[in-house]
Amino acid sequence: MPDRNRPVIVWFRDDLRLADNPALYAAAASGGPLVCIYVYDETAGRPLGGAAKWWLHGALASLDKDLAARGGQLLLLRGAADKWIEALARSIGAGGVFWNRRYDGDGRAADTRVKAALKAQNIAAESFNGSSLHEPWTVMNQSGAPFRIFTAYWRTALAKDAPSGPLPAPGKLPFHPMPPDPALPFVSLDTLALEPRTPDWAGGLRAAWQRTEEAARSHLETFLAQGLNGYASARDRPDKAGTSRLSPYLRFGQISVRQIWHAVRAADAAGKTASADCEKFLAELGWRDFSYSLLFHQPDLASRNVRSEFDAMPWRVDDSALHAWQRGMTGYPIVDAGMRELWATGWMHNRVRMIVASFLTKHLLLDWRHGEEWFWDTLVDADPASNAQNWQWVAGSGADAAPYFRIFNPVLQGEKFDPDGDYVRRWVPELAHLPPTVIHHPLADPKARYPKPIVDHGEARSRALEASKTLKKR
DNA sequence: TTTTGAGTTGTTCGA
DNA sequence: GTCGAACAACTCAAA
Repeated sequence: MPDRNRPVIVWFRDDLRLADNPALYAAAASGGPLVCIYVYDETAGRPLGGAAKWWLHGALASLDKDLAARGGQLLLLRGAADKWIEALARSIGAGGVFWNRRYDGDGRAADTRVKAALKAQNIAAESFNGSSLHEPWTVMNQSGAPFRIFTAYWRTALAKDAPSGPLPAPGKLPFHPMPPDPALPFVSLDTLALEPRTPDWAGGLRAAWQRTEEAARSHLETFLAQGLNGYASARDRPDKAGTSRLSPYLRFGQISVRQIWHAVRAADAAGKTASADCEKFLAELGWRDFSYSLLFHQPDLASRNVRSEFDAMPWRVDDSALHAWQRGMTGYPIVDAGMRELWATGWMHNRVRMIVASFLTKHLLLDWRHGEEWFWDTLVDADPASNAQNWQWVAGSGADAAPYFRIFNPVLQGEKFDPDGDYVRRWVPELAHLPPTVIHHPLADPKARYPKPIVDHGEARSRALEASKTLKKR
């Protein structure tokens, strides 16, 4: 434990919250005056996508405001974390640096370098679990290897001790007065230029989201009160508000998975919600942890097939088809509605994510990495583990993946999960005049100013099945 | 040790 | 219209 009189640095990363923040909590408990920082590091790792940068701006502004209410501030540094964390710590004579762990390869490598640099200066570095239910290395099968099947993984995780209860947000905090040090690359939030200017494409995102910790809590409260009951089936309806919409808050840590876990458990115990709904939602949190476990054990999850036989998949190269998919001009209404929702709001309903991903990888036979990259750039919740894992899952190349013959029929999916066509009507206004009986079959109306399907479903399905059959079995 | 059964999210075909 | 089978291969744990 560091010297109580020396300042303690809290290094915020994907944990931009005050409540249930183990690193912040421990730093506050250490008694030293706090220095809260965020390092915007473009020198290492995969650059954030456009939508994620937009979200990050709001999340940083919100955290700064919340710290200011307690008499402090969030300092921003721009540059290589391993260089400037140590430089800052030396500059202020810090007794320690506290942070919550991350699980992507680049992040872990950076943290290792920072830890080494601090150790060389005899400065304590303490890390905590702030973003998973269980650490990825603690949920293993009986032979000590990581799980490759979700159900077995989750059964084992559930049998472990429940994640500890969420920590309270600290009240008034002692902050270290920060004299400006010209040797350090402090920047203002606006200087980082995380939000788009010319052109400003973020209008739809602003209309859809509040990027604050308070909004995260409010989303959770609303979901517990209105969404959790009936979740198991309502979650599949993109025309309804049946999902929690917590994903971007979780991505940037404005709410913690443990806060959600305990809130849902409490709702279950109160008996007002069917246990099946609670279990189903908790399993979604389980998939998030499972994805982190997969990423931890395979850091190149976003670029390398988990099932290596997919390296031989005869993906097509077709830029115009890819472009049509990206812009929501495939001629399949449910696919186009999803892609346009994504473009407009930075988010897409989960059921529709599966449909558009299946369409890209099976109907268009385009490499899942194209989809992963597009989502990385356009999703406000773009997460290094979940995004990669879910794309591989749909493509069939991933852990516990969908079988090759599971090819969504976009018309049937539309009719089943958007039965009145309201979702399509909202995002594909060209089709808004069509009645529910035909809205998922746009060909039925020759007057619609809307593209013809870029592939025939039956032919595309056969092509995808043939392509899968060429793969050598391991 | 070996065997067996089950495993997030489907679709199509033919009886 | 309804219903069951077929569509792989592999992982994991229980028997």
